[in-house]
Amino acid sequence: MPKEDKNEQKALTKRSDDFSQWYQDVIVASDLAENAPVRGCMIIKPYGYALWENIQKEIDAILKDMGIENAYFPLLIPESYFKREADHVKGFSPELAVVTHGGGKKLEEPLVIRPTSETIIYDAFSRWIHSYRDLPFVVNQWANVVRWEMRPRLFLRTTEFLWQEGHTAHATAQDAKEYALMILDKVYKKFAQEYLAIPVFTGQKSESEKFAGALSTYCIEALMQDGKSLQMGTSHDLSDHFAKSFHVQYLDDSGERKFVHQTSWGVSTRLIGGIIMAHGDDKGLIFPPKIAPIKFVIIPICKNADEPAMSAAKEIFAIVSKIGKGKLDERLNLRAGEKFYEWEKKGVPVRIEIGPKDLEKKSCVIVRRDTGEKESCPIDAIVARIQEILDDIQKNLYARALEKRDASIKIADDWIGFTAGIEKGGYVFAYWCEEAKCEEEIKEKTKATSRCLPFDGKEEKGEHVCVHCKKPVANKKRWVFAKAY
RNA sequence: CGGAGAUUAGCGCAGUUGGUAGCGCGCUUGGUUCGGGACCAAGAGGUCGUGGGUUCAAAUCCCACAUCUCCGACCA
Repeated sequence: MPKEDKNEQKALTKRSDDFSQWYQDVIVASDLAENAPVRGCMIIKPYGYALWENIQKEIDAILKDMGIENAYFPLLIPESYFKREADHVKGFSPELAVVTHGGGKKLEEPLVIRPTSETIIYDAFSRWIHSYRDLPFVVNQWANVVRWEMRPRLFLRTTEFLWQEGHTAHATAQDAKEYALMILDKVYKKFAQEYLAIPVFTGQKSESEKFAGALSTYCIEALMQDGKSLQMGTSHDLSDHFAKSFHVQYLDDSGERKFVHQTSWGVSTRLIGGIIMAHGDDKGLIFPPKIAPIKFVIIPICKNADEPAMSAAKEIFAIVSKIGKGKLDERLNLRAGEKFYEWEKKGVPVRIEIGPKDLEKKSCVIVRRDTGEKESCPIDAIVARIQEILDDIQKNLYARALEKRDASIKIADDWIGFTAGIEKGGYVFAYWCEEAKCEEEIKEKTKATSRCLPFDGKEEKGEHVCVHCKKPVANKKRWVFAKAY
């Protein structure tokens, strides 16, 4: 068999040929996860879980810095709890998994496997909160949830997924709204941009896109390389909707009994799907250094374990490990080339090669994953240089993603411009009447939906009409539209 | 829930006049290789999705069922 054919077999599907297939190929080839025996469920493999642990660690640190504590609530929730909040039950009923039997007997009341924990947490809040002095009340939990989705996709929409969900109670509507916005900006936007190197729009969801039971939903939205948008996190202003259903009340400083105003907010393993699709290339994953499970890999070029290149590699590994978690690939049964491909697929930001030729010069070869650039670096300068390159990759990935995102933005003032813009992929900014029926029609015609009303949108003077139905709109800001995951 | 496809070794697959299963990758052992996906030799590995039926004989023909995957509508 000719060599080219063999490599062809090992190569990933190209993004330009079939993005969806590329996505699945990358996940399997990089050893992040695989499908489980049960439809829609995934096995997160050690490399994928290490990534999730890093995400978790950083977000958890940000939350803890804000004084937010973790707790854990049960997986099983009495079915009746879901029925207490009308919009909530309506929104979640179709996707609930329900336990009807336990210990060989039919249960008196079926138990819902949590799709989200508002109901059971606020039931606890109703017992825990008594006074305005208890507010704001804030708790976070890291947990798994189950939603019986019709169309699962690894990381993006799995039946069971991992997430954090924060829940708060406040004295006033204003406090709750401010808190929901603060979390979106100071936690989710910050994390997406500074750690994941993914630029996001922050904004408010339309009525039809908001969380079941919320007054308003705020979100971060990011562009994937196929031109679709991914909702990467949400923060909900729940107003007093759940407080009224679950009787979460407090006495204010004048002794008056009042309902609390609440928020809930979450990010999930979907973030991993976002990282893959925002940064990956035809060679595989590219991880931002700040959350990469392995920040650098050292590959000694040698035949036997007792060669100088191996001992030099070990020494370098020891000193570079000060920077963070790395990997020394000591395997002697694989050739260097195969190792290069493997770690590229896995998205390791920096590769260090050390062989006889380098040893003569007291240097080593450094290759960065984002650009593929190779350079020779003196061994005694290596720690500083690797750190510099990691920082630069982090910046470059963000800059690259931002450029793609901004290049995808189209301004549309009429229907022809709108459809042409959506057709090209990416974001279209347009005025919209905000009516559900109009949004449905837009979706039917173009497959695009409103992603959000961005917070940093500019107000434009003059009279504006809806890009689809041409009704006059009161809003002076444009909505962001895109096809979405 | 619609449409399509699949189910045979760990993975990817082949297997029609019906006769009890094979290839590639991977794995194990030995040897030669080793700066971008090496090669040779030997070896291990299978209730052919489930249940029925036809037949002397079924991976193969017939019936039923189950599950999974992909593409759409639904959603973090």
